[in-house]
Amino acid sequence: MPNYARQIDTVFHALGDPTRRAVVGRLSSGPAAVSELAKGFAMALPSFTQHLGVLEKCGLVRSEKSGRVRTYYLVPQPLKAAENWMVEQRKLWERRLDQLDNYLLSIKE
Amino acid sequence: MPNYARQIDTVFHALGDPTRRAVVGRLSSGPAAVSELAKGFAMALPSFTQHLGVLEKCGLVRSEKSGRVRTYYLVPQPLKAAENWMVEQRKLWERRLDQLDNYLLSIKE
DNA sequence: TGTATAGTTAGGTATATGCCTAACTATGCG
DNA sequence: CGCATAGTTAGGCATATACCTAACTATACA
Repeated sequence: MPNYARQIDTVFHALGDPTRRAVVGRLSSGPAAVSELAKGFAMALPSFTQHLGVLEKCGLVRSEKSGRVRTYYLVPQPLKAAENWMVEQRKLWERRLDQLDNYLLSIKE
Repeated sequence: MPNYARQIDTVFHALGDPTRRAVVGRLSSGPAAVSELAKGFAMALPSFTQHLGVLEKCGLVRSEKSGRVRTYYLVPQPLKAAENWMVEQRKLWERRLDQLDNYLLSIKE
């Protein structure tokens, strides 16, 4: 399997969890610190930071630590790559339906 | 968590596996039977059908059995829903960057 | 220097996942 | 009928995941 495909795997896997999808949603509107992100999740902090680790490992986010505050921010490229994969599938599917339509039209004559 | 969000979870989870993503890719260009789909995967059939089960459970595919052949086909709606989620995130992110650009421009004056 | 705050590390548990083999059922067909 | 084919069911195993608590380190700040 090529590398970009492996990245897409890990991205989809990361997004397949409600906590992590919510974090991505939050980061879409701007960077935030760990404790700020953790607010609103009924989860122990170590569990939460594990999710952040998953997101960072797959490249969807990055973080920088300044003092004792670690700030996370979104990296759009992996999200875009996954989106592209989906768009590609849809194109194929739509083309197929067009073909089917044409076929159905042709036998109607 | 609303229901549509739970569906998106399971869809992303399903797509986070290379075998299953390949199956979706295959089905994008038309329906196929189990054994046809299983070709090219170095995996025992029960393991493979388990993947099909995951895809079917999250709504990405459906199947019908005629005689002893079960044929799978793609259901585009869940894929589209997941795609929409991503597009939405990207929009937010892009708007944020626009805001940032405007801000940077404004302080430049 | 002492205390609060932000996050990390270590270690544990329950459940889910991805795979397997063996054995089964159901259909097609000569 | 008898045999091949298509898929299903049962059960097992190793690893990964998602959570936890307790204890730690590092920074801020009075």
